[in-house]
Amino acid sequence: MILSTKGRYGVRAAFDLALHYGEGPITLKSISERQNLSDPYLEQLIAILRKDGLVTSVRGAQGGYLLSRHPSKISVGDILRSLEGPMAPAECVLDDQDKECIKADYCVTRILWEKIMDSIDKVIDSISLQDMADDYERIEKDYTQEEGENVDKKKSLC
Amino acid sequence: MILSTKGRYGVRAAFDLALHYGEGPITLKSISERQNLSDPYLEQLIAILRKDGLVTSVRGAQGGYLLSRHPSKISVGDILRSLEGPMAPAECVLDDQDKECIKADYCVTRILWEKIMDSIDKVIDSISLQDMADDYERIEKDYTQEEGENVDKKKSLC
DNA sequence: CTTAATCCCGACTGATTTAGTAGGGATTAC
DNA sequence: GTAATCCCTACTAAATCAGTCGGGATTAAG
Repeated sequence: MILSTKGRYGVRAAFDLALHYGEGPITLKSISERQNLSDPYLEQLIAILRKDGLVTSVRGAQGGYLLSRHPSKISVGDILRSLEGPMAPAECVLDDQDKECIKADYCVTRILWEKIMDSIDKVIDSISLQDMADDYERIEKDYTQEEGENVDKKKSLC
Repeated sequence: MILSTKGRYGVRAAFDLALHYGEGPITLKSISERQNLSDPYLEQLIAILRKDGLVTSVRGAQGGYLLSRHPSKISVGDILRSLEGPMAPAECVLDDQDKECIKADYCVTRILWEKIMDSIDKVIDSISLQDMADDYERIEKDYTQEEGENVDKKKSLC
């Protein structure tokens, strides 16, 4: 049940934008460098976020991307659902008449999928990009300073 | 983020076994008929559950499958993790040194994935097959009696 | 002892999704 | 005018999904 890179990279990109919120347009290239992502690929992901109104773009030289709202008003859930679709474990819990289960609202399995979806939504909607940025300021910065260049090559970022 | 059919069908099969717990070996064929699943495919899924010790088999004529423990002692999480692997949104939260994130335990993104995984685990581990069977006895049976043959062909089971 | 009902196992496959790459077009600050 | 950007479409290799297929092993029942 691993999320695809879309959702994972997308969260990292959005988190990066949150860290630089208020600094004007951030270029795709700087995001992909800091986050270690292929930039043509990241471009596609940001395009989705833009279509969903989570990110705004400024074209031309000195252009770049910005979060369209304050980071405290954008949740990780907004980003994940935009890129991955609804966090439904099964199609039957989607708001789509055709995808509805034959047994409709008295289906035990459906109740299960709904409980799972609700619990995922609850967590991801309760965490904003601002929360992540705050956590970063609190814990991550200290470490990165004292860290040398001796990173284990087998390991990657998440 | 839709679960694969493995997990979804597997839960239905396990639920079916829970409903017939105590009735001796249940044949694959009867499960696949009741649950409307292809039986060679279901066979593969049950093989996984068997290898993970959740289901026991009895070979030969009059054989079939049984839950290896009382339905109240098997959670939906046991079934799902057996078939789908750990409910981790990213590899870095797995207990595997090599898959660990470079930034290890001070990575903000990792904390996020962990929170999501924990919340999924909490729900799926809190629901046992017995719980599902009980729900079924309570709500589903009433409906199926009064229901006619007029099912919407576009819809399926979940 | 034969037979039918079962489970058991590995190989194969078409369709879809994933995780990108490639290449060029449009826009704008300088 | 030009360099730095974002914007868009098309392509692709590899992996995964969702099965199918065919035969082998085991055992209860007659």
